[in-house]
Amino acid sequence: MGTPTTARQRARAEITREILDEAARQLAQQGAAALSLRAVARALGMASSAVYRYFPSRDQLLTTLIIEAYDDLGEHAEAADAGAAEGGGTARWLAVGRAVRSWALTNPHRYALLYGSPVPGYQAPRDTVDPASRTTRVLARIVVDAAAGGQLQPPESPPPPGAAWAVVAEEVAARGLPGLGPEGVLRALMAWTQLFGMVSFELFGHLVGVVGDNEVFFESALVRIGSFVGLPFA
Amino acid sequence: MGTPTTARQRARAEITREILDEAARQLAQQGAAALSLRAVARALGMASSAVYRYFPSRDQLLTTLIIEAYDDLGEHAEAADAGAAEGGGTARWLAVGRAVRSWALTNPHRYALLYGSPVPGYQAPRDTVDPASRTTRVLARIVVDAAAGGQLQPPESPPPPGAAWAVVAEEVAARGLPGLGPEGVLRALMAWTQLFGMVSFELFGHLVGVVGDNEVFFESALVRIGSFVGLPFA
DNA sequence: TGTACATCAGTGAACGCGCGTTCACTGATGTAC
DNA sequence: TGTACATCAGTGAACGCGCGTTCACTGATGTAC
Repeated sequence: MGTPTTARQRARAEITREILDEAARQLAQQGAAALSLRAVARALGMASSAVYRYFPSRDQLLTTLIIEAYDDLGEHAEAADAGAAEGGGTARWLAVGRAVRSWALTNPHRYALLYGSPVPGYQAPRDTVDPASRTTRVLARIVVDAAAGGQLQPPESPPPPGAAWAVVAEEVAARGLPGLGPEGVLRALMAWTQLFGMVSFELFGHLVGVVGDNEVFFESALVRIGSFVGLPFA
Repeated sequence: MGTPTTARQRARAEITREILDEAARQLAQQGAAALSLRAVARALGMASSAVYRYFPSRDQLLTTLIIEAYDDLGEHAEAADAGAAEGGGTARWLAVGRAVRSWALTNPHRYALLYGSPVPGYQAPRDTVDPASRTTRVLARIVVDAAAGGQLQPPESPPPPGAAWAVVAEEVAARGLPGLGPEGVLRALMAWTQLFGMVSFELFGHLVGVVGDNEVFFESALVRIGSFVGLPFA
């Protein structure tokens, strides 16, 4: 698995890359459903059957594109997080939230591939699970760090979560949100779904005719979600 | 436009219905992308060309299905709202939230058609705008009624929204959320995106491996969103 | 360093499929007198 | 009530398309001796 050495191996790696890049380009322009092996081959000037030397099926190609999209988004989130490290949890939350949105706006079809309706007839294999959680882990770390550092404001407000939730929350906590109580876990999950919910709504056109300025809405909401989770805002 | 009288008109109405029902059935099983005029005609035992007497194109058929799906969801939301009318804003919010989720779980592909990735190559025409907002209007009314009745708790918490938001909020308020301040408008919109965000995440599989019990999560979150908007919880 | 064989990328033709849409036509239903 | 004509639902064949995938083959690259 090391660096390819022979000419054949080098060529193979390069052409695999070219296929993926061209496929990603077409996906970005027309969406996942319209992605076709033949069109990719055509654009690359090769016979459509040649693509089968690199990917055993269209679904495999799609799987690879999904994984790379998750990784790309994950990298953006991680970079934004790292860039805001010294600002503490609040700055990190804002930075990552913005990173997710701006990646989505730049890559609408790829975002839709990840967070829109599942592609019909396509079953995501195991390999996608890990890259898929990459961005989520960044968000989780922000909250966990803030809690560990004692920066998380205890939530005021409403009725404490029921016993049923406490059980669920314990599992979730064990999987990646340690050190928050049941209420903290709940709020962190809500922030997570809300972030992607807003981005999806904007991207899929549901804010059209409702909100006049998506960015102002997003920014204002982002602050409130962060505050809802317990991050301190001036 | 009145009730059909002649045999021809009656037959036409019936067969139009049959086509739509069969199309909805296929959509429910395989998703929108796989919906085919020919398959619908086949299932109905008619020539594929005959469908063109009823719908001028596949896109028109799809548009009608989208409109009917929006209306179906809207009816569910309205019924739930009406059923909880005497419970006040809090009961109404919970009832409508649950209605949206349960409709989505019962009709996953139709939900995906409305709130998932836009269908590639398909442009939603004007006719869909009004039915699309039906459920949203139900939610808006709950908050507006609560505000008008003085039941809405003034939000404690974080920094007041900026001047930029105040401008955006004013437009939104004028369009369907009168009587809430900028902060109230913001929170109502957030509740709206959050509700659909949670449902979409559950339906599209993003909670798998994260949350153990979707229903408990949803219920717990729903209470907190309602409370976030200012609805009173015991 | 040179030869013999194995590996593998790439080709081009073909298979079989299903799709949306058009068109000329038939026969039943509706309408005007 | 009866006839002549217009309307319209439904048919079946066809057009043209693009797709995923397979297969036998060619020729270049890599490997073992």
